[in-house]
Amino acid sequence: MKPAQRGISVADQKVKDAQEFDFAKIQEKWQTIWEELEPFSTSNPEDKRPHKYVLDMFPYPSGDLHMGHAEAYAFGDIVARYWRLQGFNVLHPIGWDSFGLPAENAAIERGVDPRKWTYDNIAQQKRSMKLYATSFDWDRVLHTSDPEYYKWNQWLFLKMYERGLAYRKDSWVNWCPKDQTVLANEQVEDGLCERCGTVAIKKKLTQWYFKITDYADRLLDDLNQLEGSWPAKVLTMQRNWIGRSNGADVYFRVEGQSEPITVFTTRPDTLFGATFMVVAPDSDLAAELVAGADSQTQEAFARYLTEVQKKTEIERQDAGREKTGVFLGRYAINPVNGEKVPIWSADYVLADYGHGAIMAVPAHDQRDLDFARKFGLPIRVVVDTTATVTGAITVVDESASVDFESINPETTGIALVGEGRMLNSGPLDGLSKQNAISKMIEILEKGGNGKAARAYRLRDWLISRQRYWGTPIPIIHGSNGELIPVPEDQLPIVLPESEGLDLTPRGTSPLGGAEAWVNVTNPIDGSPAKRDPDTMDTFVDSSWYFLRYLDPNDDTKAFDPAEVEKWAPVDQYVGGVEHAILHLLYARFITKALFDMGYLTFTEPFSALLNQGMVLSGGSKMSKRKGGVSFSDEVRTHGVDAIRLTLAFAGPPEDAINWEDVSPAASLKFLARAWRLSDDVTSKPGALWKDGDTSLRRHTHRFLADVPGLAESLKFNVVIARIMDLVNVTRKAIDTGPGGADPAVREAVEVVTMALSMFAPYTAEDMWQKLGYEPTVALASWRKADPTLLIEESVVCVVQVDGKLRERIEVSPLAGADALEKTALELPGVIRAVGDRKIARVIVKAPRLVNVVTE
RNA sequence: GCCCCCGUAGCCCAACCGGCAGAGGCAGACGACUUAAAAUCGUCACAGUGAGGGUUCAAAUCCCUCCGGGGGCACCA
Repeated sequence: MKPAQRGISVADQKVKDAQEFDFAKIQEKWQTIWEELEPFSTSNPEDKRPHKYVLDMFPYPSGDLHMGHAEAYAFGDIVARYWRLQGFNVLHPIGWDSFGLPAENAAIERGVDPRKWTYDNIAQQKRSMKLYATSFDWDRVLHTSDPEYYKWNQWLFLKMYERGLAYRKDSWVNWCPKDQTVLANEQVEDGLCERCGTVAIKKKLTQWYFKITDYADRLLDDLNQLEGSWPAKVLTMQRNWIGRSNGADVYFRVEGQSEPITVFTTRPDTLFGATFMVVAPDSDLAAELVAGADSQTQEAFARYLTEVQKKTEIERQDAGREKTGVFLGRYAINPVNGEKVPIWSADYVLADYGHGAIMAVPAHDQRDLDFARKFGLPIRVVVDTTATVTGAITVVDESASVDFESINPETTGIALVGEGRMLNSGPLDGLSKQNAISKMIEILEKGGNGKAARAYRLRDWLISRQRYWGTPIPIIHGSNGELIPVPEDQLPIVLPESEGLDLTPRGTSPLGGAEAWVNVTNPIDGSPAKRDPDTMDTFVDSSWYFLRYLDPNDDTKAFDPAEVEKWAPVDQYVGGVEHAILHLLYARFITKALFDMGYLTFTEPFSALLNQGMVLSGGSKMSKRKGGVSFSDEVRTHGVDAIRLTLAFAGPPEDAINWEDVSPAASLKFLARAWRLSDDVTSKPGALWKDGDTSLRRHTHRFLADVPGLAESLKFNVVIARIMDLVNVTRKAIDTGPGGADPAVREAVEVVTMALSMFAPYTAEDMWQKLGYEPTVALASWRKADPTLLIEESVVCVVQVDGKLRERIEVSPLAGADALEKTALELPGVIRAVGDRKIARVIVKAPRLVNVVTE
């Protein structure tokens, strides 16, 4: 609190303000009333209103809410309140994504029980949300860390396991040395653990995976359905992440071995230019091949493999780095020309993409060229990129004869990756790239040497975590290593108490140390067995939570088909762009899997998505720590409504907000100004609007007609601008127009109040009451615009000569084109501007514009 | 390196299917009220749309090139 500049006058002022618009008092008053009324409950089965499902991404309960939450929840709440005004029964639930590392780390650092830490934070956030006037249905709250919730996580796991979508494999995984747990591919950003920023390393471990790659095509293709309803950016990111490439698989026989090697290539047209082969050093294939080589080669390979495995993901991904590799002493046979090509192993080939092996075409691939030049391997050009080819075999342009030596990859070091005419390629000679690809696939398929194929960047979703605070995996390991799913009727497998457990990250799950918990009997034969000690990635929890809200208290099933039919999919989803891939991809995947299992009738969970922009202060994310303003401070000084209004008014919702650019004080001032209008309405409810001032009514009804379109296209900033405009016009009508007793003034103020209730619920409730209505304005009905009031009395018609503005005339909105043209041509300004030039034509867009075009 | 989005008053932002560049706000100037100030009410000013070219009767809007900002992908065959 700032010290009073001039003691007495400031104190006086405070008293005066308090009598006028005291937001704190209004907040307190309405919170109590809302608690009693529960206006946002959706549990009445008799409710006949149509449905909407508006969902905010649920928060992780670390500490109190911050400005980022405030922004997202403001937008979700505006949408929910908008649809309620439009007569919909709106499901707008909230819950907590309450499993996860921070709770566990707090436990380790401060000795707090993760449960207590989590649920205390939830209680705090819940209080803040209620103060923040979010219109959530508080009867549907869920916490993913409740056994009542994670029981169904375990159920989901079992369903995935039944369908072969959950499986274990021994593989190289991303490992965070700090958190001492594995990470999914999606959780490694630029080689760093996305949670703590530690450099991730690779470990070979047996882990549980969800087979998301089975859904790669559908996850990619169904994005087309979301075009226009999801941010283009998110669609692009998901497409990139899935990374589908079309090409071919080619089978290479290996000398002295019966099993052929399969390689994936996007350029089967260049097969005649393949002069060596490369396999990933950390692949099984490399190990098999080198096993058949001499001991010197084996030693060299072993040394190389060790070296490669020491590298972090960051080092490996450095594209500029020098190529390394070893010859494996083995040869493969190129199936189209019978040539013997040496097999090398190098770490620029990845074990888990395609088949972990490539055909190297150094003349036409930069990576292969770099490798060939370093190790002296042959380079053969098979595409003449100086020639242009169109159609099947027609060479169109050979005149652009560039001197071949000037572009020879062997000397320039630049691979010829462009289009061109095939050469040195037998049956492909003369063809264009596209035709050569098709032809080669045909040849391969005919000869049984390959087939058209696709490869994906997407990898299966690693879901095991070696941590305590998560959902136990419902699998029992028998003494012979057999995997036994826990019978459904034994769910949930409840997490043991953390007391007495060592939660310190040690690379294996702390649950392994809970003797009484982990040791069980084999449900099949009663022999001693152990529970799987790992817990699930918390993204499993959030991959289906939107279904659990439909009936969060049902302990007989995860979700009810009838409720799903009624509410789902989500009509509007709101959340941060940081989940563009992770959560949104997983939720889409699980939705499709549940669809295939027959539990759902739709394949996309979120029909529309809004990513709110970030709230920045001083160029970085707003946080109290950095000495900036905090959410709770801002709420204290300006009130909830002013903060909500400020966030929504700042600009388009997806744009970032610089706190320095906005003014919560101005928002508060505006709210007081709007609020004062309701004091100046002196007519009673039920006043006959049609007797009111027509000019003001035109404004009001134009507003009623325009706002729904603006709100539905999420242009909240424009909606607020329009409310401000209507407030200004109404103020003028009261002070210098027809006066506060005019029914049109009451009509306008009622409309302002309704519209304002989306953004500033407290202020709007208070206005509604002052207007003589019972609570709550949140359940009021949006009025339909009267079409007769939407027609202006007169409009301004612009008259141009050759595109230049010459005259403006007032005309009837119904004026016809011919009449307008005639009038326009007689205007002095037009006659002057035309002069003695001839009129070529006259363009009329009645009733707004006439353009006289001269020759 | 490749791909996507965005550049409009001093600032944040509007502008429908191409049709008068301005809805709203911040900051500013002036006026009314006041002994004065705050609050309130009112009035006003400010850009030709990042630059250049093209299409069109007409371009902030469509196309091309460049500049500036933001984001995504990048040893994925």
